Amino acid sequence: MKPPKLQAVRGMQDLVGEAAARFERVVDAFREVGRRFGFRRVEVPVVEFTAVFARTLGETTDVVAKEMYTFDDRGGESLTLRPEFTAGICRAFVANGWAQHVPMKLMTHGPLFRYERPQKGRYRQFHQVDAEVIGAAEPQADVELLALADMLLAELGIGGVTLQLNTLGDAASRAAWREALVAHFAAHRDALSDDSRRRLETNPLRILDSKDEADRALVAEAPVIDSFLTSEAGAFFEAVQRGLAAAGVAFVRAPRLVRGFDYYRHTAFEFVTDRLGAQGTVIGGGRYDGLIEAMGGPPTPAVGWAGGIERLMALSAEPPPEPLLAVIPETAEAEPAAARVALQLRRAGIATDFAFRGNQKRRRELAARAGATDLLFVRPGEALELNLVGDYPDESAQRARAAALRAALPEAQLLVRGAPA
RNA sequence: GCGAUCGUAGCUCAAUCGGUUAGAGCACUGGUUUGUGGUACCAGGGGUUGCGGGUUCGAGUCCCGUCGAUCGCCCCA
Repeated sequence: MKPPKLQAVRGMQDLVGEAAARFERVVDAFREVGRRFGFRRVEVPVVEFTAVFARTLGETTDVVAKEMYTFDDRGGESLTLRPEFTAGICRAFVANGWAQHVPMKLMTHGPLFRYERPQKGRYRQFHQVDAEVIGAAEPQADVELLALADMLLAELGIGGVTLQLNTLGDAASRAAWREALVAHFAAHRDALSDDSRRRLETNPLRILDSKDEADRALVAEAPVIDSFLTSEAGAFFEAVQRGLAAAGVAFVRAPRLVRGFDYYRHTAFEFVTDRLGAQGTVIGGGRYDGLIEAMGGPPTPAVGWAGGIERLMALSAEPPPEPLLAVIPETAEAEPAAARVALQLRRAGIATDFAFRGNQKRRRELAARAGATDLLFVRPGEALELNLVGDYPDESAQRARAAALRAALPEAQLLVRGAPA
């Protein structure tokens, strides 16, 4: 029935109306909280040379091994659609010498691509909001970033999400821990699931969040990072936790939390929920102090996180209705006057709906469907009649709205109905 | 890549045990009515039941294949 060519590519979606509005709301809230914290917008390409991701994320991570959208361009260069933000931002940082601007507080959002089977809260083209602090080694940078994420969730009315916090230690701590984990799991190799036996070779830390029953029993006995932390790493983690407490950001210690990419050091965290099926992570991130140096830049400490816009959309509360005024000509003769009034309102900054066609009755229907909170009727040679029909919280809100509209139409005669005088 | 479930109008769905011409709401189009808080009335257009094959007197319904979707595994935002 539908020609196959007109179908969207698997895992990529078209959004209008309610869904598009929710998407926009997440981005708006993100921009707003970012502004409060002094983050600046950064724009980086959607496509990078494949090596940018392959080298920085870790060759054995699943994203690199099997999930990248990689292709050769006409010059034979291997390019990849970005599967995450951090690698591209760091590449830009090194390539452009942004070290001179350090510390940088950067924010961005946009599409990412991962070749996976789509399911709830998970798409091949998905979108993230992303915040990074580059060039700050202080634990307060971690704290501020977490407070930003916490505020974003609050702004969107998202509850039931908990911040799970862990440290992966510095390079020495992490290496020692990893070695101990390999030894522990290798000793119980026979009891491990097939998947985890494979992980033992490729990415042993990932065994820690296996969903397999038998694995979980072994994971419960596995060594914890704490005994391997250097004193510096331990002190840093302490400082982050104290800072969060002082900032009033609630968290739980998750001693077995690890992250998917190889570049994380020290702080690692996820905001998780049980409301998204198998995909519990809404926002995830951590510190990646060695990454920029490893890419060939100057030694530069950094922290960051990314949040899935589709997941935030799914969790966010119903957005409050925006005020919208519909201008409705009573008759065909009133049409030019009504168009003038609509334009005047728009110049004054009032969101105004003005239907392209239809009689008065039809336009009332269209206005209702457009979500109009107010109707303004225009008749030739008579006063404009304003009808406040939306659900206003109280009378003072209605009065304020009426006053704002009167101010937008200073020389017009306005008859207000449906509102207290 | 693997598994489970599901594909009927633009959307959401109905159709008894396999049985006559596949229905309804919303949306759309035309008209009637109406001085005003999404809600009146009449009519109309719109379907090879995802696609291909099979079983049967007869398939939207059963079987096989295929494509797609959803959810899960893996992994992650």
